[in-house]
Amino acid sequence: MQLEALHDPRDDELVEFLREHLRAGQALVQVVGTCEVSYVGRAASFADAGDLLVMVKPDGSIQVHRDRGVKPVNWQPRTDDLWVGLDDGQAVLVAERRTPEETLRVVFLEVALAQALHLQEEIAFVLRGSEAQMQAALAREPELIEPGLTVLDRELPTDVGGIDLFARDRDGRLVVVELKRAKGTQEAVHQLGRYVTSVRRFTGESVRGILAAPAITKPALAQLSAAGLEFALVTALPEIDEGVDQPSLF
Amino acid sequence: MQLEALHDPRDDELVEFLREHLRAGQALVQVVGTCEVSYVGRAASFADAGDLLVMVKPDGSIQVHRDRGVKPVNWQPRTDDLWVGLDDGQAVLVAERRTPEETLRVVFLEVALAQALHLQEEIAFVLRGSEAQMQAALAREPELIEPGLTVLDRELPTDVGGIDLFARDRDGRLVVVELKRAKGTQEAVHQLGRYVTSVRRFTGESVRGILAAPAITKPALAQLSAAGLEFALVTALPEIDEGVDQPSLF
DNA sequence: GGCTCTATTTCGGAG
DNA sequence: CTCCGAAGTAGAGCC
Repeated sequence: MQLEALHDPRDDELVEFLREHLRAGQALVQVVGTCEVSYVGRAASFADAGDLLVMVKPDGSIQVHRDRGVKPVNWQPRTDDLWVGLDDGQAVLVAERRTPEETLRVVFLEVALAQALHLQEEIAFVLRGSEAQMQAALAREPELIEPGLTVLDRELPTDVGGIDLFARDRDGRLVVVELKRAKGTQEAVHQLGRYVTSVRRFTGESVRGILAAPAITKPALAQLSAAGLEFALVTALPEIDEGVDQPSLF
Repeated sequence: MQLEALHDPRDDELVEFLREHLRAGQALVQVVGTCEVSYVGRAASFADAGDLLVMVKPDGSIQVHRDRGVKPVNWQPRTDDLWVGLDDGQAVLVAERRTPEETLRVVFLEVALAQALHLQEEIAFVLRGSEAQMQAALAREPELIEPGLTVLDRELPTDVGGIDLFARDRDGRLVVVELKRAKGTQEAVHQLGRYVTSVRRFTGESVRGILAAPAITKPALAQLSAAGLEFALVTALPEIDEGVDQPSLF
């Protein structure tokens, strides 16, 4: 972990500092001060002079933060070309990107701080409770959806998209299961409806549709019933039962 | 613009620094160093020891950044309870939130820098090219979608969601227009299809459906045609024509 | 508060 | 590369 900082730099000092640390592509660089920011690309935006924090990461991603909100006021997820220089006596940062073609431009009017940080130790990150994990868990234990359910397939492709879980119930009827890691919405019900219709047409069999989620909105539930579909309560973050319900190895 | 910084602080110094600057709720606080981060709430995650930048804004939003990507590796959009203290000799930050119930916990293992910034001047921000603006523009000039179109309504609610633009064509047929500020996808086609079906059932009239977007994916176009729906090319960011086509005042 | 929808969505994965 | 869909989506607007 190294860091270098520059306080109240002159414009030319700032330019030199930025060039040095951005060139290498190793440092996370921040600039804090009064800036003007403009963006042209997928949309266009302009931010008048104001106090901002500009962060440029070693991978070329840029974000411009104001003093509230988790979302930057301006950003660029990736940069193909980074330019720093003096324009009309002001330090300017221009970040360009192809595909999509877009440009972010920051004019530094009065800078209080510029600093370069090196975050070296990469972090190992694990997430639990994604829809993919939920799907794996339910494929392993379809009983959690309904007793007697047998999973035939996961991510089964149809003409209208992939079915999360395709199964057969205790009575031998085909079942389409749509999973949501959060609250089930009308959108999810429509999705499920499309799959059910598609499978019905393809197989000619009678097909059940189940929306499996930890919760469901009221309108979605109404629509679900109206369409003759069903809801199953499943949790995205099941308690980690320390083998309590697991069959013993002996 | 004021700022205060603390280099290589001891754990107790860090705690004091954080308490002082977070308490006031005026400063944007950053901590850079080796941390462990865990989150439990809508999902659960754990990040092993690694170099991170933690940013707490005056509004209580928190984001934990690694050295790549525009998205934080962990975050909290809002915080109802912020706690800083020593746990087992380590400086710890705990951010809790109700609705949804979630907790972000950062353990500071080895801190290189803690700093507090005051971004005072609020920024004035304007964006051009949003879907809302596109909708307003097309409501004003429906000719851009199709000659002879008359807009009846915007954001017209149906049982399956709001119709962006509801109109009548030169032949008196009802038209449902679905807008996308970017490339039209299969999802947009499904959405349009639902609206058309709903309006057809509700009015008993024959109804056209138009997906208006600056582009469309190939599969979406195929699906659109198959469903008897149409595509209209409109731009989210029209060139600013300096009155060239405007009728003169005289 | 619940619900819906947009977003310069970002990000990752599959074809 | 395109296309699709999930996301701890965030955030705004409406009811």
